[in-house]
Amino acid sequence: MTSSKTKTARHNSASKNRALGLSRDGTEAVTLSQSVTEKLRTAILEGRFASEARLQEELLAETLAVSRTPIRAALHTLSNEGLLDYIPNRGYSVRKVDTERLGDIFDVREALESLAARLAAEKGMSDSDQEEFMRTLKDGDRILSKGKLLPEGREGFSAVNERLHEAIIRVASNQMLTDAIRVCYNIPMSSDRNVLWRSYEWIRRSHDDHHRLFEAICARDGGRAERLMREHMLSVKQHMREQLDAGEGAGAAAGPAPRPGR
Amino acid sequence: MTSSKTKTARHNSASKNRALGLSRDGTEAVTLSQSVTEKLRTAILEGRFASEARLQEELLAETLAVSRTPIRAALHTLSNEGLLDYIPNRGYSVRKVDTERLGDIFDVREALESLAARLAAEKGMSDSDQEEFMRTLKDGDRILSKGKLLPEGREGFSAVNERLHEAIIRVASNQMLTDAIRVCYNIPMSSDRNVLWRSYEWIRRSHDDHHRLFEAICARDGGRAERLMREHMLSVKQHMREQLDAGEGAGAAAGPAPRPGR
DNA sequence: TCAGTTCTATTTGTATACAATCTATTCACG
DNA sequence: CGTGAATAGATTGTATACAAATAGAACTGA
Repeated sequence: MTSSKTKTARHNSASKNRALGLSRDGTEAVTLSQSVTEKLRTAILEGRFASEARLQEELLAETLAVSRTPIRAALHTLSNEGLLDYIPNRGYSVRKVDTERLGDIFDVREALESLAARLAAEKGMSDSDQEEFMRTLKDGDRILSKGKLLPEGREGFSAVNERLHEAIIRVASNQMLTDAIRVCYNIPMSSDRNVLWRSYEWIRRSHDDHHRLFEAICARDGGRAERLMREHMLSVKQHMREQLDAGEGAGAAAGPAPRPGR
Repeated sequence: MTSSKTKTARHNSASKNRALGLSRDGTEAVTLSQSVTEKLRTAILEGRFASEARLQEELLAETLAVSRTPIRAALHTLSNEGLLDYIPNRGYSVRKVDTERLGDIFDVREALESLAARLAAEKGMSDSDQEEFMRTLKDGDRILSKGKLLPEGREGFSAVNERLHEAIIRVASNQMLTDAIRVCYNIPMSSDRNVLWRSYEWIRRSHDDHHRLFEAICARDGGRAERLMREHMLSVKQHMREQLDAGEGAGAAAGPAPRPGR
């Protein structure tokens, strides 16, 4: 961060450079607007605003100690990404994610991620990709090896899951696809991060899918990779729906429960 | 436009209300920013800017006789939609669409539109939807009935094609899906509008697909609808690739050929 | 002549001021 | 007492002014 690397020409659309789901990693925001966007994004995804809460520009500006200009830019971006709803002359509000819409999103993820799996298989993994994938798979195995789910295992497995999915998307190397999937991940409860990694049995089966996906991709079997991912996503969708029905409205999110405005 | 309909509460995110591909229809832009966005979008999609041309804020502001503020908002939106590239402190430029990227986009469209077809079949068409679909199908039949392609038929068929695809997406009624597909349509050469509807034989086959898709959807056969649409998209992709290879770089776009900067 | 540096002009990013729109209260009238 | 219009306050949209960064020209020195 300190070493200003003179002229590291950013190759492609800078606003999309950051890793897929990881919005809280050491992101380098060159612009105030970008920095504000990141802050607001994580705040929303962590559920720090109530669903459908209005986001007033001046209030946010005060809170973050900037002018309205970068705030407006950030809100604009986030609404384009699908986190916020916008009505002209009336401002922005946190997009409500009801069960139905969540299902819609999973349908789209199913289509997109299965495409990613197929493309990854067709294009093939580099040695380093393959190595990293195996390492992550083993991380998952280790967490599961106890025969039950330890408390610290949950968060760990969430990270494993995220890294594996991201790896596949990266290998697919299709910018449009990557962008489209990111939009799905940005929806408050759609991210796998928000699955309550609770049931050992389910997680074991899910990780089994990961292993098989890896097999299929290494074998360059696009058809199988695609089918596996479709099945995998359907399983995740169903699992999340069960979790939601069980918890019933309450706090299905991992983070602090949504608190009413402000 | 004159009859200010008092308070027609815009239900959902207003920036996404306009019909899918039709960006030049009687769109009601309530805000200057929105109006500028529409103008710039169509200008770019019509190829009025050279590929990779820089879009300078002040220049555009002068041209459109507005301040930089709505211009910036518009550029922001268009870059989020994928039409422009953005580099902090260096501005926006028209995103280059090479053959490879075009292929990527079609892969995504294949995944998304086949999902749309399946969902449409599963959810079923309303009577009015069905009626309109049939009418549009007949419009296509009429154009093809001459046994060859008349000059005015090309544009007409492009419209028919667009209406049919949009109808399916509408019936699928999945907001996230709609948004994702729209992004694909917004890429300069990816829109079917830019296919040179040239070969009678190909168009006939393509329209045959439309008929079969309609059948499958009416029969509530999601699997068949999905397969048909996948095949259909693959065919479109291949056709466009051939067109592009034949025309080789020159003007594959329907509108006026891209002219250098300014 | 060429590499590197400094300086200037252009362009983008941010802050602020003003205009237009909407929300909610108040008040008049039936 | 309830309905609707007028009005005041708050909030968003647009324009402008200023700050920061970048790109390119001119210059220096080998």
